[in-house]
Amino acid sequence: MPELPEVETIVRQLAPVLPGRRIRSVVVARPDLLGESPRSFRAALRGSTILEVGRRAKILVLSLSGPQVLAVGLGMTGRVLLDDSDSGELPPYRGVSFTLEPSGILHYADARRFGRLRRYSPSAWEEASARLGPEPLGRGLTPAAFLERLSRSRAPIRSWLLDQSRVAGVGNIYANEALFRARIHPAQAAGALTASQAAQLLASLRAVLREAIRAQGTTLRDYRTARGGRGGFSFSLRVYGREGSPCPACKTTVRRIVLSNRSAFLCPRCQAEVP
DNA sequence: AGTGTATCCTGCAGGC
DNA sequence: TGCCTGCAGGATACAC
Repeated sequence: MPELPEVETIVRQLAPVLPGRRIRSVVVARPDLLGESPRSFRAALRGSTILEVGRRAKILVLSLSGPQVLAVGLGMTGRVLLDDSDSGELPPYRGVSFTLEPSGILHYADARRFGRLRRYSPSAWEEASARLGPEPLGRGLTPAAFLERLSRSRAPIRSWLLDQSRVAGVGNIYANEALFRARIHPAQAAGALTASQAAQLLASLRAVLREAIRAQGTTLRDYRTARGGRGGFSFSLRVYGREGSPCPACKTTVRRIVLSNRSAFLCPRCQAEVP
């Protein structure tokens, strides 16, 4: 999906322009995107004002008057698109649209419809958010705290990174890219990482996430920014999706393996497996 | 605790 | 060209 950098890009585009706007009407074209009936969804959101646009993990968080919270998880193919000129043009696979006052239409579109738009009370959202792990770019996640979390698990490190309750916002692209940069094999047990490997992994993870945010995310096929643009980080991927290509560091052929039923990409030379 | 499998969906690339 | 299979940025539930 849209992982942390992709959602962060959307938030940075919307946060300067949405607060203060009011939701005049809501169209639900795809009810299965909601966690409730379209009727109650519309009734609860109509007339409310957007106070703040933020992000938690891979989730776009709209704080609304009421107060209530609208949490948008984009699944694999979700798009959040702002039609700021009121063209009225509908994006492909439009699922839900919010007509705003004084202007603008905010669309949620999703080809595969794995995404969800969920409403929460502020306290219920706090509880849901508390079930997620720390933000990888947050100050609270020190190398020591990261190592401590890792030490409690015997899962392969790539699976560990994808578990949102361990560290929040990392998906398959950036998990693989961070492991390559840190020269750690994806199947290595999380709890077996040395302190130095853990520190290296955290630094690599932060670097790759920051670089991807700077590039406005990674567009492989579906991801778009809130203004319909593509993310440029696809050109900077070193191993993800590059099976059969030479490793950018040593020219060894990049390999694809399957871990927990999902692809992992690695350079077998740079990321030597530890038994 | 962790894995494999299935599920929710659609689109697309590649093989034949 | 057309059909079929496998695969895809995610999350969750289940059995083992």
